[in-house]
Amino acid sequence: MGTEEATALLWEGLAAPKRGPRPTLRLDAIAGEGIALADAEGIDSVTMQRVAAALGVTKMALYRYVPGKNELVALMTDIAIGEPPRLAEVEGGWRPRLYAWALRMSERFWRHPWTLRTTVGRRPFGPNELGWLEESVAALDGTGLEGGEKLDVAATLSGHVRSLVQQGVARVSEDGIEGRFTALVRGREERFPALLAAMKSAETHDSQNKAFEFGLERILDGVGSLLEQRA
Amino acid sequence: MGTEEATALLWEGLAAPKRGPRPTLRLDAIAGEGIALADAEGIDSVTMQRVAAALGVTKMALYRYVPGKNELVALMTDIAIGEPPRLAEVEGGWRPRLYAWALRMSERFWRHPWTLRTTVGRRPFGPNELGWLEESVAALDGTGLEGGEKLDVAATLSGHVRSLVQQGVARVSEDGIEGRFTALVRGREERFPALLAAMKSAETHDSQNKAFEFGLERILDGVGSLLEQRA
DNA sequence: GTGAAACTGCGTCTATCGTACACTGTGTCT
DNA sequence: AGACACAGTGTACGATAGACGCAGTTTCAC
Repeated sequence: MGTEEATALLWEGLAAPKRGPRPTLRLDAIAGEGIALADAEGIDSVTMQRVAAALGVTKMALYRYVPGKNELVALMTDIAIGEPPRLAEVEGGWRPRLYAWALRMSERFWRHPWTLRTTVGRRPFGPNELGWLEESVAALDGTGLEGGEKLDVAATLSGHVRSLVQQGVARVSEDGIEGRFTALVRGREERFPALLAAMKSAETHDSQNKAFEFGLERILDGVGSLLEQRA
Repeated sequence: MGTEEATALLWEGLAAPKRGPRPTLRLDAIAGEGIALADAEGIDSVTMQRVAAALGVTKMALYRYVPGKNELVALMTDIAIGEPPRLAEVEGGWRPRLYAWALRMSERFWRHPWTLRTTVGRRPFGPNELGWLEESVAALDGTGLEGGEKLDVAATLSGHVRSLVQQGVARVSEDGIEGRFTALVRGREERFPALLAAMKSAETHDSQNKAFEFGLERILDGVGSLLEQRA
């Protein structure tokens, strides 16, 4: 499995050739077309065939730029995630910074929901994905947390963002606000009583943003109470 | 896309035929073989061909039991996740219950890491997956949280479990403790200083369980402090 | 200049995948 | 007994990722 090639492609890019015909394509154009396709029709619609067709080229031409499809998707993913925000400019210490981090991260996921799928499991990390992690860890500098703890907070935060965006995307793509989810519970009230009650009471006020922010505040509260306890 | 068929299969199972030859297979045996295959060689190795071969049958025979591969995977997923724990027996209120919930959930994901992939994005929910959600929401009964808030806490918790298991699985399947992850940061210290420092200080003490529990405690702390604040 | 070398994009081919469909055999109900 | 419903199989199709060889193009060394 070409994880080394993918890593090289993500970090070093494509070595410019010194001889031979001028390349018709550019790596970022290929990735860009793949991203556009994934945004419009989902990640499953991204095939070498279709990406190549969008660029006016045969699919085999792509293999001059990319070792294989996995590597292309990895590249698309890192580009779609984009550069991390510069949190050093955010005033107010760790909490506003982490808050801003989570907000912008969720924004990226919303813009390219398919990255939720392509960033699951073992995979090569690109510079941008690692950069986002760096920023979240750096936001905790000066709090007195140990290194491992910082990583843990970052993981928890990232998990929350992913989870809520995913849930939000699923909810939007349903028919109406309730959707299939509620339909399942209905008629089985005796089996999922707590769930039904919670959804009933949530129907009125629950917007997706509220859900996201609520969990986020809980996590940050938890970090805060640990810090106070140690001070 | 056959989401209705998948839902029917997950919730109602297979209607027993009244005429014709006896079926050679059973639905749970098919799903079980798929699960075994996914556990051993990963979800990508699960093809109709291989599942059928493991059962001593042609691949087309499976379509007498399952509408298609998506539905089979959905079924495998719900079975692999398994029945939710009965948290009502756990003493001590919402906190120990949610703690137990997270622990057992993570155990399930560890046992079948491929379910992390198959439970992403829009999909039909099975009774077990919904049952786990029910249990986590029910654990918050009596806390005074609103319905929407309960759902939010459940989502945050589930996100944490998924995130940390995923990270743990990735870490285990690396070479050694550090793995490719650290290798990337090394030689680029100027680009990821906070990350490098955190990983360095984490090298000594950080076990996967600690990471998981740390984030979990933070989330529960956050919920706790909200409850206290309202009391 | 000129030829060798390097590189491009294309056409062809293969293996594998999910699945549609027709067919034969088998068990049960009328 | 016969009709009917269902079982598993074999064959076929379209789509996929990718290997490989080829012909044309550009640049470098001489």
